[in-house]
Amino acid sequence: MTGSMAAQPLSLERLRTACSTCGLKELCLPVGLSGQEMDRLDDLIHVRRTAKKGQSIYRAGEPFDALYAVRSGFFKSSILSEDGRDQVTGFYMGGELLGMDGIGTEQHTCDAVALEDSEVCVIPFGRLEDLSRQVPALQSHFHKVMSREIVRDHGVMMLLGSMRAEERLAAFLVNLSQRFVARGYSPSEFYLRMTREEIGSYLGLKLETVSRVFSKFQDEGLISVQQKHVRIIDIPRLKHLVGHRPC
Amino acid sequence: MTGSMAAQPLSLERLRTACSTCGLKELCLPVGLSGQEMDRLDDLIHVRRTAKKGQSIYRAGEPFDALYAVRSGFFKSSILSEDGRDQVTGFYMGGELLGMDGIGTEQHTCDAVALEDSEVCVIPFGRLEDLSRQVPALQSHFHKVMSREIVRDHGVMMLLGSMRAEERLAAFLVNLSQRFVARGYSPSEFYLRMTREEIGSYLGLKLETVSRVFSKFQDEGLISVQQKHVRIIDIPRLKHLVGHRPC
DNA sequence: CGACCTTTTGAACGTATTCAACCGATGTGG
DNA sequence: CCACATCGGTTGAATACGTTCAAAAGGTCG
Repeated sequence: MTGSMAAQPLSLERLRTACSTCGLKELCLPVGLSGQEMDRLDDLIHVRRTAKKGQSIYRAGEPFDALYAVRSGFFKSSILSEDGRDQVTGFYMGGELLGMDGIGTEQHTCDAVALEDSEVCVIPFGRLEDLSRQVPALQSHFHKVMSREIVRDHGVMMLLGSMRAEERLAAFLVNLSQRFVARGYSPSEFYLRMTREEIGSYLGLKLETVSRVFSKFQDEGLISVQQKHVRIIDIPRLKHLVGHRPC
Repeated sequence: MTGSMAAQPLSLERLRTACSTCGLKELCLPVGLSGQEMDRLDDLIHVRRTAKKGQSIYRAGEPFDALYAVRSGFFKSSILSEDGRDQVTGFYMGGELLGMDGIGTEQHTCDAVALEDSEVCVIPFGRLEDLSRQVPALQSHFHKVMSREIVRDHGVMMLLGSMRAEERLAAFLVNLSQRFVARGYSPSEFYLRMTREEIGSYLGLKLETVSRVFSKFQDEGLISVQQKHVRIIDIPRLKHLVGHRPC
């Protein structure tokens, strides 16, 4: 143990927080940055926040001043309508960015709630804009991230607007599966962090319908499911369900 | 008539295309720019494209290299699923930006089709990124525009995920009305540029349902509608329909 | 262990869809 | 210029899908 390490406790914390040593850097904001550029990004990301299950990172109406990168855990974002119905607009896992809805009005327009004990990196937005003016690769990648959020939303619109219940749930499971693979987890076996009600809200279905479709998929040998534990048995057939009428 | 004007026919064309003289500049990309900054934006926007009714500005799969600002006319964007169903993901009118879905993959992910003879300003995206690195006000506003597109999409998700047919159409009409007002048109009387089928696709309903709800609203004295001509009689009551269960 | 939350499953119901016929508007070619 | 074909819109009746209401079982957490 060297004296220098003991004398600089902050550098340990620094290392712990740094993008350059983060396992998620291939999926997150630093994608495409050189080592030097990543160091500059590190300079603005040195605050992390934790949220226990059920707590929120931000709520609709709060002033916006930062984006949040999911470091660990799982989040949902949702909006509440006047009469109390709420709509889950997305689920977010490691490496994904929360809060881009707030840029336009400088107020958050939805709630970001942890579905399990989680941690996020705080990215002060003003400083991110400053840096992305100096680092084209960062600017470019940030634009791509926002654009992909739009494309993702279009996918959900397609799902909600023109798919039947079974297609919706199949699309949801396939999407989750792909995101887990990208993070080094099994594509075919995972724990759902969200309730049937939250899945239903996201998919425009009631929780009973979600439960029924899960049971149906299980009866048909597509998946095996008990509570939050899902194992996908036949991914190709599940994929085929998406975008194909029952015939 | 001075000699200089006759000698520089291009400057006339230039003037015609310039953001600084465009009636839509308060709604479009130049929002918040100083005169000088706007001139620099003008430097990159000097190509316009026209699309006759039914023609597209871009199609899914084509390489992305520009955004398009609607100068006149009306567009829809839509995605086609594997089995041929298509989903309208948005309608775009004067001052609104098309094509942001293409940034993420450098390919367009949907079709942008003119619903009437229309004109767009071509905004080369690489040059827009260059300029927005030099002009913070432009950078900031562009980020806001993208963010608002995300928020708009969330609104549609809410609509598709948790509203009944009547709420959806009411929300759609109120939204159109507001966008017409912002452009100096009547909030209560307008022509729909899209068919019942396109409205239905956007709202996740069949065209027959859209037609029925139009008729119901008319019977209830909320609106008067014949074909594409709509007059909103009771905007407050229409607004109240949105976000409130039938009770 | 007990209270509460989540999930499952059944039966009745309701909303939007499907299928079908008809009408009106628009546009094209003889 | 009109006849006819086509497209878009309206309306009705039967159907289907997902919802609602209800009950009970299975988990979870203090």
